[in-house]
Formats: sequence, C-alpha cells, structure tokens
Amino acid sequence: MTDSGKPTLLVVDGHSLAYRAFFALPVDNFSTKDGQHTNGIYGFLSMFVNLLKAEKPTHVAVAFDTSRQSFRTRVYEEYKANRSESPAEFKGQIPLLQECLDAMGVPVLTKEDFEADDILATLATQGADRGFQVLVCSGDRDTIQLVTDDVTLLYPSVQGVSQLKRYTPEAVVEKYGLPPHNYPDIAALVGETSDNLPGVPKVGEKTAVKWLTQYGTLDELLERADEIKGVVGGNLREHLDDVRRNRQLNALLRDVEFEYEPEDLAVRPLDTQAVRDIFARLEFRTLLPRVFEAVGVEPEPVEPDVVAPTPVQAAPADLAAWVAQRSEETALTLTVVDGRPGRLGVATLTDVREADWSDDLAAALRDWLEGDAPKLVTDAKVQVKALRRAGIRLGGLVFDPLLAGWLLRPSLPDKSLADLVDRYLDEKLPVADPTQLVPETEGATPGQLAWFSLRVAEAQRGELPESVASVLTDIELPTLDALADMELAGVAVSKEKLGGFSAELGARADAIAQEAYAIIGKEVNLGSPKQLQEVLFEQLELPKTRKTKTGYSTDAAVLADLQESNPHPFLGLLLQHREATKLRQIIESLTVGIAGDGRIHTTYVQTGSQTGRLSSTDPNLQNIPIRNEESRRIRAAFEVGAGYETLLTADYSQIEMRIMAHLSGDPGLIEAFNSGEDLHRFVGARVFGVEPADVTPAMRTKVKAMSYGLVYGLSAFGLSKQLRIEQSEAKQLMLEYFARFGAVRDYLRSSVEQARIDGYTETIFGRRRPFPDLTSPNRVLRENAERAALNAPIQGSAADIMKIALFEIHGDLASRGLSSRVLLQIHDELVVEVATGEWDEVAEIVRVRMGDAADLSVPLDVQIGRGGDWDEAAH
DNA sequence: AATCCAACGTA
DNA sequence: CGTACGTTGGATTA
Repeated sequence: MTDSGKPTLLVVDGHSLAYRAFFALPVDNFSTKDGQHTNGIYGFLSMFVNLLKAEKPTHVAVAFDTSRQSFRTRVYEEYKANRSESPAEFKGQIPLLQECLDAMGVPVLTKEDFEADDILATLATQGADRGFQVLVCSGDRDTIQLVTDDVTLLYPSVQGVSQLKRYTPEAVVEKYGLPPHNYPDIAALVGETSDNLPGVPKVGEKTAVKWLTQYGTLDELLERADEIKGVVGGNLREHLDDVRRNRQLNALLRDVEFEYEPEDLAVRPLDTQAVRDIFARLEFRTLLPRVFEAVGVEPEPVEPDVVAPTPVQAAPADLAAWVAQRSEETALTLTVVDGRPGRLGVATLTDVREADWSDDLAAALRDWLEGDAPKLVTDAKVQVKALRRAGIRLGGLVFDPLLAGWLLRPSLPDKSLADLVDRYLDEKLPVADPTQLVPETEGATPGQLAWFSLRVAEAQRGELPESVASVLTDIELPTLDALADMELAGVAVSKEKLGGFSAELGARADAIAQEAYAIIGKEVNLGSPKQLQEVLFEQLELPKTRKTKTGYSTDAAVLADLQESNPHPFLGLLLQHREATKLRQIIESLTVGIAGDGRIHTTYVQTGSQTGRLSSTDPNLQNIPIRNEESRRIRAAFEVGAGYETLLTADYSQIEMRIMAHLSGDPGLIEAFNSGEDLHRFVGARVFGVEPADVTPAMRTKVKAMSYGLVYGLSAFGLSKQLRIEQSEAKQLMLEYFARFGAVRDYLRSSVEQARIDGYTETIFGRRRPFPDLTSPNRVLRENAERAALNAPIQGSAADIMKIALFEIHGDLASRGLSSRVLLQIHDELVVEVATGEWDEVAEIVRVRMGDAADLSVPLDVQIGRGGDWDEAAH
C-alpha cells in the first residue's frame, strides 16, 4: 500500500528489462556449469526483487512479447525490421526467467499479436480507473505516454537496470518540456531509430517541443505545416506521412482484450520449493534469501489438501491379523533409530495402523514380513537393513517410490518422501517443526508416511512406462536386496597397514615441503591454489596457464605441461607433494570409516546417478586408488575377514566396448571380440593395416584412446590433446578408425538422433534418461547433451548388466546355503569374501552369472582373481 | 558455520 | 572441445 492507502499495481516489461540486463552484466560471470547463460535472468530478478522490496506492490505482473510479429508489423512491415536477431545466448533465458517468475507466484502475461507494452498500457489504464496506484516498469520510452497522476513510470537509467528513474508527470515535463500525453507526438516527429521509424530529418527533441508548444497539438502542427520556415519546415512537409505513421505505431493500445483484470493480479504466495529448485538449476545462491525477504512472507505451510487417516494403535496380534487378511498391496514404513527398527506403520488407502517395534511384534509379524504378500516401502534399503538387524528378511517388496521417482526422472534431487509428495501429489508432507519444543504442527506418523507412499506410488504408476516399470521390478528391487546385505557385511580393513603407510606418506610430504620451501625461499601452504598461483606466476614468473573461475589452474596436467616448457624443480616437488597428501587424505577418510567390527560399511546410493550406476558414500569405496604401484598399498589394506578364506575379485573386461559392438552391430568389432585376440591389438591391426603381431605399443595406445574416447563423444581436439599429437593426426586416426568400423559411427549418430526425437535414451533393458537439451538453441548446452546422450545407453546398459549379475550371484550364494558373500561393487568389478572350502563353487557362480547376465552378440569376458587382500586378488 | 571451488581418486 | 561419480582442504560468505 502506498501512503494514499490505495492498492499498488506493478506491471513490468520482462523482455526489455531482461535484455538490458543481458548487456549490462558480463556473460562469463553468469553461466551455469553446463553452459546456460543466466545474466539476463539474474539482472532482471535482482532489479525485480529490489522493486518489490521498495514499492511493496499489492498486485504485480510481468508482461512479455510473444514474438517479433505483432499488429504493428502488419501495419508497417518495416517496424523494428532493423533490429538484429537477439543473440542465442539471450533467447534461451526468457523461458527460464518465466519459469522463475512462475515459481515466485508472479503472473507472466503474453498476448499473441501484441507487444508487452500494450499489455502494460491496458493494465495501467484499467488499474488507474479502478483506484490503483500504478507503477509501470519498462525499458521502452514509448511507455512515457502512460504517465499520469496515478501512473508512474520506472525507467532504467544508462548506468544499469538496478537504477530506476521515476517518471511522474512533473518529471516528464521537466525532462521533455511537455506533459506525458505529448511524448508520442515528440517521438513521432523525431523518429525512433531502434524501432526503424524514421522521423523528420534535422528535427530533434528541442525542435519538436518548440513546435508542439507553439501549435498545441500534433494535428494542428501537421495541418499548418506550411507556416514553418526554413529547411526543417520543408523537411516536415515532405515527411508528414511518416510522422502520422509514427504516431499511429507508437500509440500504445489501452484496451487489449485480456483474461486478467488488475484485481486478479494480487500478490500470491510463492512456491518456495519451486523457487529453490529453479534457482538451484540456475546456480543462483545469493538471490534466494533476497527473494524470500522481499516477499516478506516466510513460506506458508500449505494445509494438506487431503488429510491422512488417523492411525489406529494396534496390539501385535491384532496387527498381524489385520495384515494377514489384506490381499492387496500394503504400504509399510518402519522408523529406524541407530539402524534398528523403531515404530512400524502399515497402510492401505483407507486404513492406517501402527505399533511400536518389540519382540512380540516381530514374532507376530514375521510370517507376513518375510512372506510374499506385496509390500510397498519408501527408501526400502534403510528399512530392509534395520529389519535384517532384527533378524527378519523382508519379502514381497514390490515397489519403492524413491526408486520409481529416480527411474522416472534421474536428474531430479528428490531424496525423500517429502520431495515425492510435493512433486507427485502437489501436497506438503506434514513435518513436525523441529525449532519448537512443543511443535505446533504434528509430523506424519509412520503409518501416515506409508499412506502417503501409497498415494505417491499411485501417481507414479500413471506415468511409468512398461519398460521402466520392468527395470524397477526386475533390476532395481532385487539389487536393493543385495546392496542391503553388502552394506551390512562391510569389508575388513587393516588399520595397521593403513596407519603405517600414512605415517610414511606424512614424513615424505613434510620432507618434500621443506625442500620446496627452500627453493622458493619461503613457507607457503602447498595445498592452497591461491598461494601457489602467487608463487608460480608471480614469484617464479612461469607462464600463465588455463584460466579458472578464481584465477589460473594449477592442476596436475597444467603443472606437467609447465614442467615441459619451463622446467623448474619446484614443480616436480609440488606434484610429489600433491600425490603424497592425496593418498594420506584417502587413508584418513578410510580410517575414520572403520566401524567397531573392524570393517568399513559403505552406503551404496541406488538413486545417485543419471545413468543407472550406483554410487558409494561414507566412505566412497568406488574410487580407491589403483593406478600406480605405491597407491595399491591402500588396496592391500582391504583384507579377507576373520572366518573367511580369501577374497575373490571379478571384473568385466571392456564391457562398454562390448556393449557398443552389440548395439552397433559392427561386424569388425564383433569379430574382434569373438576372435579372442587382444581388442586393441586387433583394432590397431585393422586401423593401421598391419598384422596383429606387428601392432606397436604406440599404435595400440592410440587406438585404445580412440576406442574409449568414442564412448564419451570424444572430438579430434580432445583426442589430440590426450595423445599429445597434432590435431590433424588425430583427425586422420579417427578417419581410419571409422573407415574400418563404420557401423560404430553410424550407431552413435543415429542413437543421438533418436534421442532427439524421443526426448530420452534407453538402455538395452529399458532404463530411460531424458535429454531435453538435445533441442536447445544454446550450442554449449546442446552439445553437452549430445555427448551425454551418446554415452548414456552404453554406460547405463553396463550398469544394468552388472546389477543383474550382482543380484543373481547374491541370490545363488543364499539359495545354495553358502556363507560366501559379495562385499563391493565398483561399476565393472565385484569383490566377494569367500568362505573356507567354497572357492570352486563360488568362482563358478560368479563366472557364470556375470558371463550370462546379458545375451549380447559378443561374449562377456570375466576376469577372476584370488588373494588375501584386494590388491593381491586383482592379479 | 555453511557453501563454493579446484583438484583428484575411480570406472 | 571426454561420460559418470564423491571427497577433500582452502577460500569465501553468512
């Protein structure tokens, strides 16, 4: 509200202000990690938020042009015809900006055939008529004509979009010497070059104002044009039609037919989650609190549209009887406290029952829990593990909304039932307010969580394609079961081995550091990129390297390049220091992760990747060093546990290349894998036209890099850089390669094209990954999507195959009553702890299950190793 | 104290 | 200008 007590209506021209912001802010500082430019969006929102805060409008809307075409271009086809195409970097920002505004609860208005300014004019006029104080914010000078006592124009100054000049009638008179309604007359005479509307030659603002003051109105002036003397008078008489045309075109329409009236534009509560999501996508951080502050409302807790049934407390026997008579799918939620079952809730769509976990309850429910009765559990792995600790193996798991949500949209960060309730039901999951001692709002109970899970699942099933549903049922759920056991088992790690190695590395790092300090004559933190830059590029005056966001890169590749071009002892020491401290860090994180049982229990995140792979956290056991001899000492600390005989490692060789051979059907590549010859030797022989025996190591290295690069969408540039060869040679290598293995290139091309049509890629087993950016006008975005889309079916199919092998092995070991157990999965490798006397049987199971996990047109080769520790077993 | 960034480990 | 991940310490920001 303004001082006058009137409601305030703020209407903004989104396009013109975002465009100004686009040029005002450096593109380089405003783009996301995947290349989306955001400077226009950021600049606009920043200004908009300031406006909201300063003006506190009660009603608000942002208008956009629909296209360059409007009724004006039909009246005068040259209208704005001189405008160059707006840059591609800008175009993509408008839809994103509209998404932001939408999330903020701000109406986004467009109208086919009209410009944003006509929308502003209509709303301003209506608003003033209906008693609003109106604020118009636009970067188009024509909107000056809208200014009245009730309508103020906020116009960006040349300094930038954040400085807005207020045009009241007085301010307009002061600046132009005439009241606002005369402004279009001035503009018609002067012309507007940006709209491609030529005016009267030699007539500028001064002359126009003088004439209009003299004759009162434009019509009068044009009528009596012959009274004006001199060259300008002649010019005026020659351009009368131009002036009339200009005046016709620069008049803004105040009566556009419109679905909104000013009253409909009352400020709405913003959708905090949606704002968070879109800002996260755009990588806006500082803007978020500013938006929340400007809006002034803490995010309102939205009342749930549907209220969950009140849970019925049940005695163990009653609960057992109740679940036993259910034939339909029952949802189940178990609270987990320190890895143990807490309280159990079960639900159908109409009924919710609960009971605290107890031995009695466990006994009463065991048959049902372990049986095949269909059950639905959100985030099942955690609960499956808790039940296993309590001696119960959950059976009949048919659905997990968290897995389903990930399969549907692998890119989304939905990590909890609350996220899913928001996304699929558009409701808020009731949560107890943790900031209050006696919470005002009750959180959902376990049974109610189960009830919500059921409803989320219902919504998800509606959009779950059959192929994706089968991935859930046939791959993910069985995998979940295996992962639960792997996490519970953990892997034995020797603190002694790690500790000894860490001490050695520490001593070495210190010695190296001292030596390095001596060379540069001072002590710096070698782990600080900032201090290193000072030493390298200023003190030692080494040539500047690749730029990063914060300065110049000092990564290993850059240092190695520097060492070659400008050898300096400090560089070598720095690299050695990095290596030693890195290994120490890894050891440290592993040591912290060793539990009371002497084993590391990692957590596999089943919904952690875009492609279908697993990821591993706390600690990550999928990136334990292996590349050089020394670092393998860390692997050697992973040992067979007490009571077991040995470790078994099994890995797929070249699984991604094999999948590519299968998917492309390339006869040469298929022959390569069926020949039994070393792959790279075979490919090298074909590419270089020699006998396999005559393939030199250099040749092998080249085709190997090429083969692996293919799977990632490598370019000639990238290949040349990796192999340190000329780009022309890399290009030639690619040509020769594709001349022999052409079907591979055809496949890669067509698979991206298909993905562009479908909007997603699909693995051999039907797992999908959406790729909206394949049709983006933004080249960086599009090409990034193309490479990812090329890789997704290959990496994803490999992930599917490994998952299948994993749960089959897990199942076989259990069903045959073996004590051996799978411990780790590292994408294409499994580590199994083999019980005494079980080696032969286990090795056979692993070999067969991995080899038969998929039926491809090439064999799946499995390498098996045995040893007392992970390093030994790798040989 | 929380968050970002460069760097680097793996498949 | 090579896909997919997670963790770290230092720097930066709140």
